[in-house]
Amino acid sequence: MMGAMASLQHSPLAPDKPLPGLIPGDLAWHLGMILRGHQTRFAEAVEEMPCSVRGYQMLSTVVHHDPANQQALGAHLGIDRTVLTYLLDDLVAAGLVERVPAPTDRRARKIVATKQGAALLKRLEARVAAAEQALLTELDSIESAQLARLVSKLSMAIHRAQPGANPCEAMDHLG
Amino acid sequence: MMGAMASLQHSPLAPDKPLPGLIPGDLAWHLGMILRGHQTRFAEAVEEMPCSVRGYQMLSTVVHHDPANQQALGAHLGIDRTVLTYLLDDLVAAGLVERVPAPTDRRARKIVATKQGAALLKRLEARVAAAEQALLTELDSIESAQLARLVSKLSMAIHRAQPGANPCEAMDHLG
DNA sequence: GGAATATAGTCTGTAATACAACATAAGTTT
DNA sequence: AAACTTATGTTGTATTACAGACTATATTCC
Repeated sequence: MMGAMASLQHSPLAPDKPLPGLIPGDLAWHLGMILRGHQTRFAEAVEEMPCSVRGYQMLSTVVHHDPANQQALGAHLGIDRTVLTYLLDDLVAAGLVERVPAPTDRRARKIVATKQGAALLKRLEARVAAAEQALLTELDSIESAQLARLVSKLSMAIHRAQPGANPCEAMDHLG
Repeated sequence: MMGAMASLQHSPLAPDKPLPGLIPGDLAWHLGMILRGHQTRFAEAVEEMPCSVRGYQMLSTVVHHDPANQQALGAHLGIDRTVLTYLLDDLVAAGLVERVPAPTDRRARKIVATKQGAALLKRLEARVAAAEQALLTELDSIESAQLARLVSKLSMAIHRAQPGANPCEAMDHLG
């Protein structure tokens, strides 16, 4: 639709550069653009959820990765522990998760989804998946798969390369 | 390096899912991870620059896209106009850009790089390009090119699809 | 031409947010 | 058991985004 008409004046890049040679810094611009577009749709998809996107991500992480404690959860999502405290307060208040004493370590709390939490997550996952598909609309299925593969591979690599600045650091504690 | 050894316990995904089938919401997680890793390296690369990454992006946009006025600049980068005012104040104070009256519209200011600004940008671009390459280290050159292509294509598509929520809206005024 | 309206930029105040610093309880080491 | 570390929670502070008001200039419509 409306593909290569006109002169692509609005392109942030020189129209027909083959792309491996982006202006330095453009990668961040494109990533930011995609992430912003994604966040917009994502937030809309999960508007029922307290704390919006992060609420969804916390609940999803709890259900799918079963982190051993709050710290592992926060580290996975890059959320500071002091921030996590009040984000979780909201989810608890909404009855979506509970803080239960961790069996192996009485200092720690394990976050578990309630029945309602699991149900809400299941319901929202369909909406989120649809939002992600909508975002990728302009890519064909091969491109989407390629992008998913590359993005996954790269994020793993980044995780391994700089564990300090990186939420995945504590992934080893997960599950 | 260290590829498929062990069980990939730290992976946020089921170890051997073929990736097109991510958990709903994982795309955002991976994108966020990449962007965060990028920002870390990026910020380090441009530490000389006032306002850090955004300072660099503003200066880069001014030089490479020559936006007609502040609004176009801010829209391109997704920066609110009231915020842009004081970010630009910093760049002006550092002698990197100037606000000159726009020739066609006396309400507007055109942002132009000073000699020092252009020189600093040139110097930092090498560092930023190196940082981006370092980020992509784990991808081979074909994969990097693929990623750049897909990311560019997708960000353009997003721009076209939702102009409202999107910084590119005002790209038409640029250049 | 001139009133009404729209737009570019700035300034001010407010609300959200992250984070540092401290506090507490429980595990670990020596 | 004394000293140290870790997991979480609490409080205060600084940053940051953004809404709203304001000025100056453009544009539109009569």
